Amino acid sequence: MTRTSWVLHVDLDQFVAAVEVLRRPELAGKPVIVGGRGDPMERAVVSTASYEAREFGVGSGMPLRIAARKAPDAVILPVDAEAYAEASAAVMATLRVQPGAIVQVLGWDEAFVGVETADPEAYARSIQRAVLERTRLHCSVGVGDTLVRAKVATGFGKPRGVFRLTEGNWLEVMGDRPTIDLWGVGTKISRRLAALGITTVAELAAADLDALAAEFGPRMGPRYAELGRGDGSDVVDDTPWVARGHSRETTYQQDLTEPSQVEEAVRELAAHVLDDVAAESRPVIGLTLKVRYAPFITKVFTKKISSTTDRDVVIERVLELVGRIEPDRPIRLLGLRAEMPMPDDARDGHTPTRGGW
DNA sequence: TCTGGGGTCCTAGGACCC
DNA sequence: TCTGGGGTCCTAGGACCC
Repeated sequence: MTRTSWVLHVDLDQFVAAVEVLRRPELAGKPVIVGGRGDPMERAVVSTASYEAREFGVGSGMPLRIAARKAPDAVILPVDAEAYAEASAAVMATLRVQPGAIVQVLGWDEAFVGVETADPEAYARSIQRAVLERTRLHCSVGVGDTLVRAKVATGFGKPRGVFRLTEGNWLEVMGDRPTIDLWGVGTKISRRLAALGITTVAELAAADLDALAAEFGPRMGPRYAELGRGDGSDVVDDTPWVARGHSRETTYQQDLTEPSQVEEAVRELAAHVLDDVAAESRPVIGLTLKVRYAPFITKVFTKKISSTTDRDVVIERVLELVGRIEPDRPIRLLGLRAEMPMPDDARDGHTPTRGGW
C-alpha cells in the first residue's frame, strides 16, 4: 500500500538575510548580519546571519556586539519587520495556490503544507520553483508522515533541498542524535533527560513512560517519548490563527531607577499593546507585567480583569500591577501582555510556533 | 559576552466551593 | 480531632519556538 497523504514543511533559507540581499544585490556572497537597530554597540541580538556570516561563528540569538567582533567585515543591518512580513505574505500566498495544498503558517518563514500526492518529492520541487519564481527566495522542504517528522526533515534538506523522514527511516536517521535536536526539546529538557540516562533520540523513543511522567508530568512526559519516535499528529490545520494576546517588551539601554521613569515606560508599553488589541476590536481579559531587575532576575505579575475595551480602565489595572514592583531596584526590562478572549471557532492546540504538537 | 521581542502551552500550589 | 474527594479558578513560574 502506497501512502498518498503527506505533510510537507516549507522553510525559507536564511529568510531575513535573503530578503535584505534581494534589495541590495551588492551584498550577495558577503557576510550579512541583521539585528536590533543595526548598531553593534547597543543591547541587541542577531536575528539572522547569512551563511557567509555563520562561517565566522555568528548565529541568531548572539549579542550583536559579539557578532560584530567575530565577523568584523560583516554588514550589519537593522531589523525591517515590514519588509519581511511583506515577503512572507507573498510566499504564503504562493503556497496557498498550489494544487490541493492545505497551508498552516508557523511563522514568518515557514509553513506546513498538507497534500495528497503519490510523489511528494516532485510536489516539493514544484513548490520550490513556484516560490523562487514569485519571490526570488529559495526554500528547503521536509517531507513526512507526521508534522514532527516533516519539520525535522527540513533540516537535512538545507539549503535548497528536499528530504523525507517517515516511520521507516526515522530511527535510522535520528536515533543516534542527541535529544536536543528534536523540535520541542531545548537545553533544559535535554539536560533533565540526560539525568534520567536518556541522551539519544532512540533512547527517548524507548524510554519508560512512568519515569518520564514522574519527571515531566502526566502530559509532557509521554509527549517526549512520542517526540522521540517522531509520532504525533499528521493533520495540517489551515484554520486562521487568532492571537491569544499581544505584548510589548523593551530592554532599556540604561536601567530605570526612578518610579516616575517606570510609570512612564509602562504607560508607553500599554499604549502600544492597547493599539494592537484595539486593531482587532477585542476586549482585554488579563494582564501580565514582566520585570527584569538589574542582574538576570525576571518576575512576572499576572492579573485577570473583567472584560473591557476601555483603555483607561485597563491602564488603571496595569498601574495596580506596577505597584507590585519591588522599589529601589534598577530595572533593565519591562514587558506588558494583554490577554484576549478566544472566539469559539478559533483553532485550538495549534500555534504558529508549536503547530507540531 | 552577558543575553531582543513576539508568541504559546504546561505544571504546581493555593483559594474556594459543594 | 485533624482532615474526604471532586471540581474550578487564579497566580506564578518554567520551557519552548521563530
